[in-house]
Amino acid sequence: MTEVRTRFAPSPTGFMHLGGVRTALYAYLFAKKNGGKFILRIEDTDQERFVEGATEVIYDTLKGCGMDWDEGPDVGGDYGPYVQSERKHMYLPYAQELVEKGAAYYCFCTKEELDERRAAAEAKGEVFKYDKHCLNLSKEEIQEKLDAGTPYVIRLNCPTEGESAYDDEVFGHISFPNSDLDDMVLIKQDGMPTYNFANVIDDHLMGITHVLRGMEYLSSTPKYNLLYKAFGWEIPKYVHLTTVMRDAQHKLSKRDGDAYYSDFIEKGYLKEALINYLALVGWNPGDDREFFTMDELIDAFDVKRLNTSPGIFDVTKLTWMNAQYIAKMDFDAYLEMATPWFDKVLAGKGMDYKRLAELMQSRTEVFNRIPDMIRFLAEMPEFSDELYFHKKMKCDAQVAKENLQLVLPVMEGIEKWNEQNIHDIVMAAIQESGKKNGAVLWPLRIAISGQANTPGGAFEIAYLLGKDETIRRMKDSLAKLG
RNA sequence: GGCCCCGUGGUCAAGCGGCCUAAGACACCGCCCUUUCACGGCGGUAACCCGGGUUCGAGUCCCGGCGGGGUCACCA
Repeated sequence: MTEVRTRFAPSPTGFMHLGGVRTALYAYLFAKKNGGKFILRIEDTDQERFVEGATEVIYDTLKGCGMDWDEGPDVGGDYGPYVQSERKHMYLPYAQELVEKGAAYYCFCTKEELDERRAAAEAKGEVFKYDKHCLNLSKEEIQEKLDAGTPYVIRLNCPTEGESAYDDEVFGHISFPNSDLDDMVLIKQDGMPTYNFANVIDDHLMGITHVLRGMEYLSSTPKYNLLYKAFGWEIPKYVHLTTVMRDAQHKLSKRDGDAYYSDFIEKGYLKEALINYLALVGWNPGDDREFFTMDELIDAFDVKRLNTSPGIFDVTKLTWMNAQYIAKMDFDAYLEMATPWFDKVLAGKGMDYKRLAELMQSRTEVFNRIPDMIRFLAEMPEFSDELYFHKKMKCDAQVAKENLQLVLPVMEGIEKWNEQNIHDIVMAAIQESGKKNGAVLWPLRIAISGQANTPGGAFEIAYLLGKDETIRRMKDSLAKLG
């Protein structure tokens, strides 16, 4: 059996679309699962869209996620170059070979003529298809035009009758009427190959055995196969992947600002969580497992379990999964990642970040939500007395006032301001007063945090705030209660 | 519009003719734990697009309709 070789062939646009990351992931998983090679090829033939540093974005994303390629522009390989712009000169001879074989032909129709005819067809509500006009040119006529330097393109001569069919690894048997096939351009007027042509040549030359790509290629695949057949090359296996959607009607798009890998990383999603979640949109292991390391994914991956219906990218579920990953992170790693987010609102406050991180880790869903969660530590928020009301804690503004007056002197008397002391001393005072824990602790927490939900209880918050700030806030809140 | 693909709860998704009075996860709701929230535990609401077949029996097979997506470039 020949070695399995898959490839990921992105255009360097400067951004990695999540759909692309998933395609790369599946291609990587498939290759590794089968002990094969994963190849990276940069398709940068579109010089107009060239973006500085764009290939680095691709490298960084793939590497960051743990998808190491066996062959590629930077690591080399036996089938290079792996950058399409460096392969420019390779394609024309192949197209000429096809012309000699009668599978392709020169076409001298100008773009203007074609546009006109296309417009006319559309006006009549018809689908425009090239009419093979130049196929009928005699050898002499062709040579004459060639000699005269008339601009030309090379087109594939597609059959017009019968049907083309192939078996996709995920969609199964797919057939198309040949009458729908248009004689696609292989070589453009500038001598450069079209994307589709270059793709076939490159894939063959690089020994790609399995082509994993988006399902938008489902209907152009018959033309690809025609090329392989004309050359007498072996047709690779096709694994067409469903589209990742934003909702039932729309693909994930850059316009919505949530289509790129980097968007999520910047917000504070962990790449492991992103990869894990992405793997599950359109694929499942066949059992109830949901959490996978890259190695586990490789082990579990099976093309047979790829879905045929498109999946919606559910940020809510991704967020849940991200929170799970964060909760299981190594504490020091969490502290390091969280620190810049703590700094956004607490820089220079001398806050105990370690303790804060301990309290925050199990509550962090996405890192960018941290500032809003801890802003109250930097500045006392405005709040209404109604916050003191809590039925279960048997508390309201009046009770709050009484109980705050009770604990204020107790807290002022605490010498060593650490959590244990605050806890022990305040609890003892509550015990002595005969009051309910909740009736005292609930208003205490409100009085020093100004909000109903906080990452931690009254003692933790009081400790983080420090004695001076805690007392100051208690007095202010008490004053407000009149 | 032609052609192609797809159609199980709000979302992901199991199901491959009887084990389905349809799993699991997210979300949502309730309860428990708890000085709040979160975590955790327990429970609940919620689906086979519609219509015809085939069959003793259909979510599962076939046909049609409807709905959604894709594709019809000298773009990649």
